[in-house]
Amino acid sequence: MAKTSERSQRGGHAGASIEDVAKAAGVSTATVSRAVRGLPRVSPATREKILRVAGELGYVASSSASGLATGRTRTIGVLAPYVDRWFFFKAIEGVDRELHARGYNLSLFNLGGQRGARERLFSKTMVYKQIDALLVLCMSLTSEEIADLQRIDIPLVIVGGPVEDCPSIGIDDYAASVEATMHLLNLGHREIALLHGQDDSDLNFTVPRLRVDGFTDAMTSAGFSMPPEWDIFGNFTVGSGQQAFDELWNKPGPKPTALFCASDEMAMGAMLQARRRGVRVPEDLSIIGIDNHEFAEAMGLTTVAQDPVEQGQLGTRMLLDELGGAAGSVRSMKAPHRLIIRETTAPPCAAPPAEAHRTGQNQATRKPAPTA
Amino acid sequence: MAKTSERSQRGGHAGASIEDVAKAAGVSTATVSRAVRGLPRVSPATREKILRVAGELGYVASSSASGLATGRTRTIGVLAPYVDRWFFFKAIEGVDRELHARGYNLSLFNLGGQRGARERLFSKTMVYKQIDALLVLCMSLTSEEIADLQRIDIPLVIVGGPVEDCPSIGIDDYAASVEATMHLLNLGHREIALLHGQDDSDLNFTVPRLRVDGFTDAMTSAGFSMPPEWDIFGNFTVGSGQQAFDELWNKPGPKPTALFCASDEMAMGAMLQARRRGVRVPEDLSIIGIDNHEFAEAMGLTTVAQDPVEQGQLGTRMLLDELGGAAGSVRSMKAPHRLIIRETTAPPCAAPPAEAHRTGQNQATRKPAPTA
DNA sequence: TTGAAAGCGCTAACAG
DNA sequence: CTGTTAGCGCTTTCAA
Repeated sequence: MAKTSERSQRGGHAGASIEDVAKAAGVSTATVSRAVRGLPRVSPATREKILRVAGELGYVASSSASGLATGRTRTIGVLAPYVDRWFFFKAIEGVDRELHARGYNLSLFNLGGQRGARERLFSKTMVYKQIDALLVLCMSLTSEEIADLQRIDIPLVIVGGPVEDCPSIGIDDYAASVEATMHLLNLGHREIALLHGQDDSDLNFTVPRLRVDGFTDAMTSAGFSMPPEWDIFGNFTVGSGQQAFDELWNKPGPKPTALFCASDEMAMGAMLQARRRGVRVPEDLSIIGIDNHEFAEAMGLTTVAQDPVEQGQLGTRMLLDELGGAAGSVRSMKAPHRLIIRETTAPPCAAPPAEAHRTGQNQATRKPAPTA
Repeated sequence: MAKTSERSQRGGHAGASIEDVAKAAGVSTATVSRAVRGLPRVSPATREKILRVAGELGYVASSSASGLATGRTRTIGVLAPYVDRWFFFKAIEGVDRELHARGYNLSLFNLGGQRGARERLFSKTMVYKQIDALLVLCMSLTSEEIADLQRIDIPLVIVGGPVEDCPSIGIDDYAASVEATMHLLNLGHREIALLHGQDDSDLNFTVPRLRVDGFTDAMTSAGFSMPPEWDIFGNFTVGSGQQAFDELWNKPGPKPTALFCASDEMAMGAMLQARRRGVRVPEDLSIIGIDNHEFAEAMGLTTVAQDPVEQGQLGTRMLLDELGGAAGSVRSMKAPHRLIIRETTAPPCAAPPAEAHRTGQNQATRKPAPTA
């Protein structure tokens, strides 16, 4: 193999090595190493000279080499089921911000909604020996996966929801749902439909369930309940929100006066579709979501806000602190949420919604729906 | 330092090494290396045994070690000014898909709109010795940065727009703008306002300019022009689209019958704000965007579509092919775009827009605006 | 404050 | 088909 000096001669293909710098500065590689990393035990004069020479030569340490020597890659992995959905790219933004501020790199593993990719990624290329810590976005891990991680002894944190036996960061989804539902209830709504998400790819992840539970419990506590035909499934996308609205409105029978959506994207989809079909929001139908998506303000959507950027940052900070030696830095934590009342919620109109007539369905009754 | 065997004894903290596998399988590390990488020159029997042992031990090669030995990290870097904007996260999705399909990793460098981060990232931690190739999203590189990259000899491609002296992938933004403008013109619009983007952080990136040029040239060719007060600045976000609409509508003087927006996000912002202020779309104002953002269909927005996922994939494929030895694989290429006519564009109404009265401004005149 | 030297775990000739 | 032997470039004792 080409020796360092030879490589330098023929153009420095791979850039200057530590040895090149050492030679040029007339010191040993050990000293260069200390100097460039800002370690003590280097005289000011020597350090300055080394830094200057290193600069001239455009020296940058090889991450592979130092990774091999130290056992650290200075890279943390982010595992995400999607990257093109609001919560996810926002959280990634937060992670990245924190990471680069501390000189770490971010390695992104996106499942892209594919179930198959998961195992392959997890056990092979991915985790092992490539990253110092792992941050998982809104996914449960199997106990086997957790065991793997523990065996390799790399810090782990979940961002975006609770996972049993794992430290995690996220809002209190149950409480958020309760608040959203109470808002509707306080406005006088009794006939409330539910649009809840169920994600295909995230095996048994609890967030969707928590949001449904919060809704159901709040309704029950208030003495109301929802007819089963008002329980609509979506998958957290705008498109599914649109479909859900159609599904709901095409059904025979009375119409709800309000719609609780487990995410803003679904809420916006429903809202857009309602508008398109001449159902006025909030006069004929109040709509509330959860998240405070970028578009929520522009669309005037009432919602329960959360801040994924902050959650991503917090999770990253914990991981980094843990790596920095502060054992116990990684622990579960609740992120704040808050109700933001905008223009899509209002008291139910005394008059039956115009649309109920237009679609030829029975008009919504104003008494509580029969208990299931 | 702890020897391999010792580490294994005390729990295998860092996982099994190639030597552990070799020992357990009764072969040399060289053979293990060949076997696990699927290289030839290993007998079926040996290979099978090694694979079995490796599996039992949970062996995964250290990326640092093999990176050091081969000079390849099997990681490609993605440099993005933002990660929370449509084009960007979509492109990243595409890059990731292609990368993981080929066993490569994705290292994300997000500038997060910060100008300062740029230099630090680029010259230090980042590029050098960490990645085998670089894919840049919608940013120009300085000639110095390009020179750096060439010196290190790592393949580079820009996705999302043309950059001088760099291979790049993107739609023909100029043509896309012309088509959008022609659509408006063909509908009979003459009084067209322009909402164009100018991004603070992307020094002299050409895409915004191309889109403006396309509009201007199409107008000019058709014999029309736009009064300067209808030329509004935005920054590609929904919020700026809203502001832009207000700015436009609050101005004294006639109102345009159509609005050309350099991106869907701005178009949607303008649309939402128009609706809020009682300006009907498309009756009072036609709106067209560029991109075909996720929400565009749900909102019925007419636009010129492009597919960032595909562009990301294509760029990645080129990079990987180049790394695979196929020199010349990375080259500039135009991605397709197409006009999608939906519900926000229509011929201008004969009657003056209702809003023109409501806001107490002069109603729009129907003759072409005076040439600038 | 500095240097010598021994690895880190893997790959890549080169023999056999 | 398999093993031996050098490194890859950096970090880290341990001495000096």
